[in-house]
Amino acid sequence: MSARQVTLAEVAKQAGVSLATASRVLNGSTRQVSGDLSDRVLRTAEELGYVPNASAQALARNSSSLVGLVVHDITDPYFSCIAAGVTRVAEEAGLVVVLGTTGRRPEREAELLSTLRAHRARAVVLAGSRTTDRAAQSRLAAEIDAFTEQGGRVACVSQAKLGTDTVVPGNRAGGRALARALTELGHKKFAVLGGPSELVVARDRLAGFKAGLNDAGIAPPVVVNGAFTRDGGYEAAMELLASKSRATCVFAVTDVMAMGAMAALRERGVRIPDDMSIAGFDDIPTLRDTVPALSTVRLPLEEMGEIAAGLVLDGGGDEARTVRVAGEVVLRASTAHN
Amino acid sequence: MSARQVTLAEVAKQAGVSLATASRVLNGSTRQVSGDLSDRVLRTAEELGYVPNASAQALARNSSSLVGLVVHDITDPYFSCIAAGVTRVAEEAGLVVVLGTTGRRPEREAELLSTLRAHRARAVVLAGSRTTDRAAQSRLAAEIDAFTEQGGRVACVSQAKLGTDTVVPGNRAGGRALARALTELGHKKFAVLGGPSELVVARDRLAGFKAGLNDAGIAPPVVVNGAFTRDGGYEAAMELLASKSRATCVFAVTDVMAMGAMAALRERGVRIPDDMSIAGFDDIPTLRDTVPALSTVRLPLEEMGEIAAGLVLDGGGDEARTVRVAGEVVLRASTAHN
DNA sequence: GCGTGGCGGGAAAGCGCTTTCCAGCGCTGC
DNA sequence: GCAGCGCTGGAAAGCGCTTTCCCGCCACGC
Repeated sequence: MSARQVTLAEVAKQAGVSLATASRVLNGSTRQVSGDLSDRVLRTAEELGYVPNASAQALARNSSSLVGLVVHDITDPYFSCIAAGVTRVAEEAGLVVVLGTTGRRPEREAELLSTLRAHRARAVVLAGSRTTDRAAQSRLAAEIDAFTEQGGRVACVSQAKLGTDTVVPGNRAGGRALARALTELGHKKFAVLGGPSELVVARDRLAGFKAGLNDAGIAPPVVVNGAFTRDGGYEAAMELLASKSRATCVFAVTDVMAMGAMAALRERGVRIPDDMSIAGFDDIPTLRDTVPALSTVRLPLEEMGEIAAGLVLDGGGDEARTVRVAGEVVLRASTAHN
Repeated sequence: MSARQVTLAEVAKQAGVSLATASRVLNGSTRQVSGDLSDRVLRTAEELGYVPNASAQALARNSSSLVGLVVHDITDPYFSCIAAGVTRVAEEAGLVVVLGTTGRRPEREAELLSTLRAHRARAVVLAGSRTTDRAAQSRLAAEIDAFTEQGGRVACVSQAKLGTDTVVPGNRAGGRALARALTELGHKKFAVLGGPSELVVARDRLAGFKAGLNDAGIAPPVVVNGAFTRDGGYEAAMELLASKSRATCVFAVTDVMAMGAMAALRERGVRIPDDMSIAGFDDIPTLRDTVPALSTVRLPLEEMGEIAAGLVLDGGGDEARTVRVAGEVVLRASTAHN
């Protein structure tokens, strides 16, 4: 086993041409190669089953065909949708995506970036949410600098990081619009299941929601914080229930959290939407089919991944670009008139 | 911008040692290096922000730190769970996972494998399902050979491919056990929402299910085939409904299909489980929280990913190993007595 | 005293490519 | 008729690392 790999040199020799010529034929260069030599090379490469050594190419060209993708948790539909968008674009561009997962540990983000830098990835999209953790942020910023310094591009999804391309969803606007829509249903008392307080995404959505309530002259909501996960939503909802809040409508800052919250409500015999309306944010596909279907703010997640990948792969200018994508309020069966 | 990357040579020079010494210090070799030299190298590496060039290392060592992961669709919870398991193990081993998606096109699998081979990935886990498509299969087999030939290891999830390590779920046994459990609920007439007929996974589950019905002396089910997706399940269910079948219980060979099917049933006013019981297969996490919760055969998906990654990374012998994981029938609210 | 080993350090030969530079050659233009 | 040009092919110099080999040094043992 372990028969050595066919090298360019072997192909060249077999075809009776120089290394340079073989290289030019097999990996499009600006230079022309005459038809018959070219044919011969192509044919022997085929016969020998030649596959170029990507590491060697990367080394010689000083650039690789790797694109990094950093997410917190690939099982979270929010991230897997974005991942699908990113991989689609990357694969179309003939690139290969390397997936890094942080498990929501802020320091992992910087570590992964460093690894990606070691691999001379040509670009990376960071889909993890920004935290307000000072230390982790500055370490990350340093890594981002080092990465771009080295010629790589980085784009962030859902977090405005200085100096990088960004696709930012209308978190604040979405939260606000949702609040308005919900107040129009007649609700007067709201609760919010917020994410960890250091997550900027969570804060923005919450801030927008509060602003929306304020627009409608409604009192600020009760806020219960929980982890950005299904279980976080479950626990936050339990806590809310225990607090004897009089809210008739609850906004979970994430669909995934809403899912956990709904489970908690059901478990406690709270009927949705009869006893309590609930809305989320993201519009992850699986929750469109649940009963009741979840009201939410739709974000074009796959498209966001595509945009991010596009930003990071199209060469781009020196200016950091920002693409805003709007969230669209979708009221479904989980919210009722009050 | 694009300040050149710090190289080992620069570190060595700055620290006043030879390239060899620097290399030995920074990338553990069998050779010893005296304490003070070692310190000096470490310190200057730190100061200069040295990060080894992974491509160069791969080239010099003739082995990379890449692990491939091939799935059909990363947004499908089935695959994203497996992916989570694989990445966890890989990252713990200090490796980097490259994610390839086939979009369910059989030929992409071979293409991706070839790309992975170009990158000299040290291993790859194939989570796509095996088809009976002759051409694609033999092309894939050739790529697998080439890959292992070159020293890489490959493991498959859920498909026994000759000569590779495999983790195979008890598809047949699971289907059979499920059939038994459902007949015990009193159902007599069954329908199956099968996957595309060329998918081996789908066929195995179906075959097991039929065997289970047979065990109980029940007539074979009506089978409607559909795509292995939510929409496939939706359409298959619609077709089933249109066929005026008298089935009181339907088995979707995949949870994801069951999800679509439930949506279809609901849309047609069929109450679950009162009018129709439904069960799936896989036990994807999101469907545990739906109403009604889906009866299914639980597969430890993340664990399967971990096992596959483990098989492929632990060196392993020459023998192809097979790890069987059992499915466990979990009856929930979507199935009722009849 | 000198030969033997063992050990830490460095020089240098690759790893498989890309790309620059040069050589040769057939043309064109004056 | 010849300088000059454009074009194709090849030799060879890297790319940044690992690893083999060799050398000098020291501690021993006889």
